[in-house]
Amino acid sequence: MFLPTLREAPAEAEVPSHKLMLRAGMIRKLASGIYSYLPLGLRVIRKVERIIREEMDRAGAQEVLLPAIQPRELWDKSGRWNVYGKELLRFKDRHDHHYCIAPTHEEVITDVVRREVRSYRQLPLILYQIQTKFRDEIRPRFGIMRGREFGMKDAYSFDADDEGAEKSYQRMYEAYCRIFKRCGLKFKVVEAETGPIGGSFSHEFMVLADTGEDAIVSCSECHYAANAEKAEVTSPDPASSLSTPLKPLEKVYTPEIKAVSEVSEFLGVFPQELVKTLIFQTDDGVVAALVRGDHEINHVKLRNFLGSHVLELADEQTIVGVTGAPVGFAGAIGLHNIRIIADNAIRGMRNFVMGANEKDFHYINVNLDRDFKVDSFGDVRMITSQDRCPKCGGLIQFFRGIEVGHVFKLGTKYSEALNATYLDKEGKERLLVMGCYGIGVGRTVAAAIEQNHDSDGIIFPITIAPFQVIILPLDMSDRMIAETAESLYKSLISKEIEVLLDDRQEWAGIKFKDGDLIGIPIRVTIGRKTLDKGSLEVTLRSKRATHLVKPHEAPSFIEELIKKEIYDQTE
RNA sequence: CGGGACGUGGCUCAGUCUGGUAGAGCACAGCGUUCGGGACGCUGGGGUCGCCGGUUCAAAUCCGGCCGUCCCGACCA
Repeated sequence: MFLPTLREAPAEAEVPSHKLMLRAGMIRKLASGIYSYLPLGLRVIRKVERIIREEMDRAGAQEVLLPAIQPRELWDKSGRWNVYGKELLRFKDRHDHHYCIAPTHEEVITDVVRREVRSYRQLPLILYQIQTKFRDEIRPRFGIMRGREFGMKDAYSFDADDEGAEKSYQRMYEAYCRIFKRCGLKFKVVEAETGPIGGSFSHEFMVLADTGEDAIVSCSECHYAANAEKAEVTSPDPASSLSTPLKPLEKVYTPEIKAVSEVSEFLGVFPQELVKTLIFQTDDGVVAALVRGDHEINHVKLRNFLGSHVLELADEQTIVGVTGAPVGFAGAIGLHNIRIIADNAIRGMRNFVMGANEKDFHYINVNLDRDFKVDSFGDVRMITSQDRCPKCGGLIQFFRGIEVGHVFKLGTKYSEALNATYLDKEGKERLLVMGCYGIGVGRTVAAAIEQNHDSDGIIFPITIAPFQVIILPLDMSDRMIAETAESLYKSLISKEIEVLLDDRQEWAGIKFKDGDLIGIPIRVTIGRKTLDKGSLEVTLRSKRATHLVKPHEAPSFIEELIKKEIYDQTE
């Protein structure tokens, strides 16, 4: 088998899954965010795909395969040629026609379905495909966790009405739970933002891991869980300070003091007594956003609140132009001709600190209305651990997660844009109601490794392991050991057990190390020491528990062990 | 796109400051000893020092440009 393992991790790898996949000879990099899968890696990918196919088919979805290269016209119709941005890789063919490499397949699938589906009798319909997609990520990282080219399963549902769409969504949701459970993952389902895909609501399937790119929150009391950027802040304004009498506004000298931490330290106040003023560039001009010093602005919320496509922190020049001061001294007092948005938490503040729009100066004892006016208040900040659950008021907990699946209820966004309709019972023309459901296949593998490894290597859940069993004959030059290994290999194969025989002329230590590294769940060690006593060793990678077994009993013992492992994992 | 770091044999890295014969460990090939947790000995092969240009008697080393990779940030399924 072509299985080039590495003793040391290449310098480019940062997180455990990336390092281990390289070291275990699963993948190799071709360019930034673009990887080749070697035999071992491909086997794991195929395992995950098989589970996905089984569960999709069971849920009544049918597999198709759609083009990866798509003409611009299709993307113009949905309006996404312009909206999608630089992530969409575009190019021209020899006739100068524009094409893109599909980052997702809503357009084509809707196009296929609208041509073929005429009647409500053909509904509901769920189609899915597993294929390579391309998104020209700003910063690919963590190996195949955030690659540019990546394997993805995407499913699309078409229903006659909202009620039907709801059922399809539910069905996919349940299939997803089964898929990730079968892959041996510990995951959470959270409410999420819909992003450029669009739609009315969505859930993300998050694999819990410290190295996850997403922050998620969940309630300690009820079932509420959400992506941190989605999580609503409903905490009441701390009204206590509102009874404090207003003090007179005062300008203080704060040389070279800019960051919130510097200002609060310099003035001897808490960060929550400061107000940060952030200047943003939007679709229609520059906007100022105010949040409390210890809070963080939530870009998604602010963008939604403003209804703007573009939302970027303004560059230094713009800030100087608008505030008249260098970055770090912006404030709301004296800001004219620009919209001022404030987070709800600002309402409850009295006598706070704010930039003076003048180099090296801040105001203290600033107060709303008296000193400046806010155009509108809203929930535009990130939730914190001090906030309460928006559903039940319980305590909020934070986790890190890797997004492996995302389900969206799309509604009629694409059917409207591409005119995908059917005739109902009354013969009236109506829009198809859609949903879309993605799973990152490679990312699921990376997440599984992120969640299941130790200092020696990967510990694959048996359902997605490249092989279920690895046989290690410690000395291939020993006739009896070699023969015992060969015959065990054959009898396991005949039981349709996936087994790898390490028949290399290598040191025992190397075989053990490689075996641990590539993470095969069950190891059979055949060596002089125990063979002389008439037995083999069967070891579980996960628990390091060893059983001594007679050679002729080994095949059925292993078969039972595999069944038990699969059962334990999916119970 | 902004900030930072890096690019020397397949891998990990030294050498660059202070210009003067291109190195180590691992890996690889051969022979021998060996064979239960990354052995040992001997021998050997392998490098346009990322690319282009400049300075110099002389450049891996100094200067300029470009390319690539990684990290942090902005952004994003």
